[in-house]
Formats: sequence, C-alpha cells, structure tokens
Amino acid sequence: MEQDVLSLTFGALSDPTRRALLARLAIGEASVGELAQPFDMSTAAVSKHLKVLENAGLINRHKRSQYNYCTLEAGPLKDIDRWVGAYRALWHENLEQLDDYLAELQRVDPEAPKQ
Amino acid sequence: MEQDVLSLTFGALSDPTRRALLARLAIGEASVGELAQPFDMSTAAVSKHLKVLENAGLINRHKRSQYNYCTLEAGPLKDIDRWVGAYRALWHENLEQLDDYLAELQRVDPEAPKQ
DNA sequence: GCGGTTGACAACCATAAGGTTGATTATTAT
DNA sequence: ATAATAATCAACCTTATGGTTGTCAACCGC
Repeated sequence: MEQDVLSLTFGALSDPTRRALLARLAIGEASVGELAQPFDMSTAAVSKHLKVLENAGLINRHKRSQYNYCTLEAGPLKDIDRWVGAYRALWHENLEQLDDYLAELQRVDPEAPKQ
Repeated sequence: MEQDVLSLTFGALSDPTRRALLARLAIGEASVGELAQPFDMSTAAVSKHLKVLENAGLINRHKRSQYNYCTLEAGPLKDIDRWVGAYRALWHENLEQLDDYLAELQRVDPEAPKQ
C-alpha cells in the first residue's frame, strides 16, 4: 500500500465524508453513532471511513462503556501544512522559501525522485 | 467521480510519484519525457499521473514542437492551504480561528454534514 | 438472564486506481 | 519518403476503495 505518512494523510483527506468527520471532531470527541447520524450511509461504512482516518493517524478511538469515542489528532495535519507550506511561495511570488524546500528534498527526502 | 476541488486535489497529492512530479515542476517547466526519466516506470504511466494532476488543476500541459511541456499551477494548493489553515489552530492552542471556520462551515459550506 | 444498542468484522460487489504492453498520431531529422 | 522520437490512447490485469448486508461480541437496563 501507500505507507508513507503524506500519502496516507492526503489519501484520507481526499474524501468529503472523511473531511466532514474531521470537521465534526474538531468541535470535540464523538461516538461512532453520533458521527454517523448526519450521513446517508450505514454505520459500518462510517466505521470504515473512521478506520481510514485512524490508520492515517488523524483520529484516535477509545472505548468507554459501550461507546467508541473518536478524537482528532492534529499531527498529520501539521505534516500536510509543512508540505504545502513549501509551495506557498509559488503564490506569494517569493521563491526563496521554495528553493530552500527543494534543496532540502535533494538532501534528505527519500521521496524525491531518484536521479 | 469525486468532483469537488478539495477531493480531487487531495487525491492527486496522495501519491508520492505525483508529489515528486510537482516538486520537479516547482523548479520549472519540463517535458513528459524529462519528467518520466527519474522514475522506474513507463512514460505511459507517468503520462497518466500527469493527467491526474492536470485534472486536479495542478498542472497545465501545452504542446511545443513534438514535446509536451508541463507547468505547475498553484491554485488548488492555495485551496489546500486554506483548508488546512482552518485546522492550524489545533496545534497552536488557539481555538478562535477554528471556531470561525466551523461557524463558516455551518453557514455556507455545501460539504458540511447535513444535520 | 433477556432484549436492545453499539459498533466492529467478514464476505461480497461494483467501480476506480496504478501499472503494463501494443498501436497510433505528430513531429523532426536524414 | 523513411525512420526515429515524443507522447497519448486503448485494452487489459491486479489490487484498492467505498459501499452493502449479515453475524457476532460487548455492554447496558431492566
């Protein structure tokens, strides 16, 4: 599969249902049932979406009595922010920042295309 | 399929090959052949990846003589930046910004879960 | 203990995604 | 005109994704 953090995170965020789940969780923790209620699909489907988010490290699930509560985890979003931040220069007409990023890519990033 | 801009963009970014292509294009325009050279896959496969990026509005393709040159388009990245920016508050312990975003979601965003 | 909730899990299905190879179209060079 | 290069297209294959339904386990409230 796509095992790297960025791919997992971007993939998790590429679905509107999952982004809506995150938006709800940004308000505060919620059970799977509460999370599923607004959507026109089975709770099993929502549970699957939550698994994708969990797998990407974007949420945590912890059981309390019979309910399974989910909480948001910001870590991967920070990575996304850092990644897109490197390209921010593109629309700010300030190319230094991007050059720095690309230099760093060349140096350390395993994801850079191998020449 | 997934027709909204954010889903298309996140989806396009969820592949390491495509992110590497973007990183290369951030330096400047390049032909499909040049873009494909570092990768251990057929140019047809790279061409497909480029089509995904193009479909997400992240690049443009324009033919010049027999070459097909690609250029980066920052627009969708701006949208990503805005989206993740709303969550930035989560790791900055400043919840006002996020509250504003969620309020806005409630008001206008078609993607918010329908209650 | 019994019945109702909660939610995960498994099997299944349809479609999409990521890759291959082979054929096709433009364009350039000889 | 012929040959070589550039790159898309089409068909195909394999695996992943997003959904369904049904079963099962755990946890309440009686």
